[in-house]
Amino acid sequence: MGVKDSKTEQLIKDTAKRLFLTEGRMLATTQDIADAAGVNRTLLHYYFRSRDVLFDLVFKEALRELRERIQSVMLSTAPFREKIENLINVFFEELIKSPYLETFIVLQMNQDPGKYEELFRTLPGGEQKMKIFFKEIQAEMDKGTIPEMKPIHFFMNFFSLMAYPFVARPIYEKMFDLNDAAFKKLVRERKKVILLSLFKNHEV
Amino acid sequence: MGVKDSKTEQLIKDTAKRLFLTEGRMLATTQDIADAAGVNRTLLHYYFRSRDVLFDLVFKEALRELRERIQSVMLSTAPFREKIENLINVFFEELIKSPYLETFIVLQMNQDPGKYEELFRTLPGGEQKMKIFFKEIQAEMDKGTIPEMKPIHFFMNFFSLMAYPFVARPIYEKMFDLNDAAFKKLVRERKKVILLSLFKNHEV
DNA sequence: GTCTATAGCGGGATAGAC
DNA sequence: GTCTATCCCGCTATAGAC
Repeated sequence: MGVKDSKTEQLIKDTAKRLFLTEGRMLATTQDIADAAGVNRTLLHYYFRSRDVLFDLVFKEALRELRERIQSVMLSTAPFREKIENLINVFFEELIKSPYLETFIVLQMNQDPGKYEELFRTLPGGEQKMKIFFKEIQAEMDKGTIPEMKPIHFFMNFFSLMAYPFVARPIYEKMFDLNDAAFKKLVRERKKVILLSLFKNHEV
Repeated sequence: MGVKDSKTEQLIKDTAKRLFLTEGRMLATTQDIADAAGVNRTLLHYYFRSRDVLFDLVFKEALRELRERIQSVMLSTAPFREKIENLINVFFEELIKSPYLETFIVLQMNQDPGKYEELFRTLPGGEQKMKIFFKEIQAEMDKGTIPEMKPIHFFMNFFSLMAYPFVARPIYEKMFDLNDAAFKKLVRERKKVILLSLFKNHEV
């Protein structure tokens, strides 16, 4: 493969990524993608064999990146509260880059939960890592900085507070008559709000 | 229309509802629905003209019911904390009946935000009603029972904590190796957890 | 590596017999 | 009101020329 080849291949992949993850056009056809990339539709098949393969590729790549960034923060040695702040920053950063990634994940997993299970199933050694994070959560409860609950509930709370506004974005936009700028402003504010809501010490 | 007619019509609608909302088969074809109902596929067109019409009918009905139940609690005269408890109960009751309703809403709104806007846009007089609820939230902050934030953030927090676990269900099931019973148990526990997380007085 | 042409299928929808 | 037969379209995918 020469330089020119891989350039076209990359162009198609990037375009697909943009349509799927940034613009939320999850049902974009091969023709849509080819048009947006300005190439002949057959090239999509030439490089990726089928729409499914391209689709999975984009999805898995984005998901792997998000997971790795989150995991690396989750397993860092930072103090608990700082770790939570870092997780919020990473999550929001990724979700602002790919506003539809979260919706995309939810959709895919609901459509065919078996297909991507290896992406979520605890990795070798991962279970141990999750336990370490859960132990940290428990330690915070013992210190009294967060309310008493099973660590898994704290975990669910955390991700619910971060992720839901992104998947429910169009609903909130209608409900409260928000434009793009207003929504983004809310999202920025939420970084503090989430901290405020997770910790018992209600000061920021 | 005789009795027999409307019986078939109802059967098709109920089956579609079951596939779409209970089993999460949101991409079920007209053939799938007809097969599941045990009727000829043409009857679906006979009664509902097109798949789209049937689809919208099911979606709008379910959504209207959920919205009405939530609104009636939200605007009741119950004390704030009791009102929140009632909202949690109503929401969970509906979501356990139709586990995919929330995912369905999110998906539809992301797919085509304009199509269903009248279902979310503030109704005539609705804006006023929302303002009343927001005033109640503000009053609670003044009393010091919930942390200080814009009411809209409290609102988002509340619905995030309730709704996200339902849309992310397949993810959590993989991630923590949960079976159906284990997930349902977690959801039941969350009623208390959500209360615990919303209010400053961290006792239940 | 890129194009044109075409095959093939799955799905929605309708006509018309019963 | 219910069925069979058929049409039509959009989309994926591939063969084969350049």
